[in-house]
Amino acid sequence: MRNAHAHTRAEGRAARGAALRIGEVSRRSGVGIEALRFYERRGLLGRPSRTESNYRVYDETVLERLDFIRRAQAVGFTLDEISEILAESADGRSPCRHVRELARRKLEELDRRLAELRRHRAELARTLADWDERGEQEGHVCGLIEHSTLDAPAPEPVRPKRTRGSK
Amino acid sequence: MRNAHAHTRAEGRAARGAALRIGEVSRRSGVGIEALRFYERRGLLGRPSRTESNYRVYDETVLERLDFIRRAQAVGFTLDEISEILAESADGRSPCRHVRELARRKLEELDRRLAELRRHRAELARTLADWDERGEQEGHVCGLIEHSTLDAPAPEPVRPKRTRGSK
DNA sequence: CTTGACTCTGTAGTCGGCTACAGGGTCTAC
DNA sequence: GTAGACCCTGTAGCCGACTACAGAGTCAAG
Repeated sequence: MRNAHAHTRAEGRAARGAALRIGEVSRRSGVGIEALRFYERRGLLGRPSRTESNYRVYDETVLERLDFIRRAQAVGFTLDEISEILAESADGRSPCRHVRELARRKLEELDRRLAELRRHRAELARTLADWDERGEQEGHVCGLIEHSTLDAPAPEPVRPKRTRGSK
Repeated sequence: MRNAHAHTRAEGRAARGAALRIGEVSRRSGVGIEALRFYERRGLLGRPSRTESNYRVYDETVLERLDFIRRAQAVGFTLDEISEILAESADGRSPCRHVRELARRKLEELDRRLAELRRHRAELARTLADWDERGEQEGHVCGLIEHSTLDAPAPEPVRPKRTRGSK
């Protein structure tokens, strides 16, 4: 009734009681099965109980937890940070202070990252404009970047530094 | 004379003529030795000539090229894109049209990325503020993300999508 | 003739967040 | 009794841009 072709044996049992198996959790949360197992390994989901045949059995609170994970990711926390937070709160300790601290640092990082991106955007836009003016001659890469206009690219080794984003 | 403790046999030969060896290129460009070899494998530097003992020998134009690479990276091109551009221009073909196209797309991508980051920043800032108001009680992760305030985190699998940046 | 700075090749590891197998077992509807 | 949907474990691969190392050769100065 919920999803047309999702009425195997699964649905009857798990309609809206408690026991969910991994596939259902995946369907309901949008998190892939492999990702769920991966989260478990990473300590983000604890160990779910098992059926006799060793299938994972979740209760519905896992959906909230996954939601939390997604939201936390969306604002830029890494899985490691998230699992730290979750571990702390599972311990009874309030992760407040810690989380707050993390969040503040994240915010700063985000600001730095934003500033950087804005700079890049500006540079790129300028290059393109610049380039619409003069023709297509000159410079073996037609002036894309190579004549000045731009600031010196700093002698540091340009490292990746991934910043997480939803999507 | 240029750098205090950089006056091994190296410097004498390469003071400001032509033949540079990899270590000097690295020092002068700020690009690590391993990175230089890596670029070569990736087709960004062509194959330099060699001494009898098989040492790479560069001439000074490599420094410009490295500069170009860095600038291109800084505005968001990947190494693959850069090597494509370089290959084209080495071929005599002007990579203009292509580069322009790439640049336009990069710009769009950058804009998307910026918008995304701004959203994240806003969310995070809101969460923090929100959270300064009410006390430290409630919600097992003290309300960090889990109660509403924020928009739904979309059911898509949150994928990395790295965007390059200098630093 | 040794020391030590430099170079070479080739392979493997890093980060983060997954995804994709391979090679099984389980369960149930037909 | 069998097809096929589901589940298990464990390992390997992916992206991007490097970095790190092992094990060897080269070269000039003391």
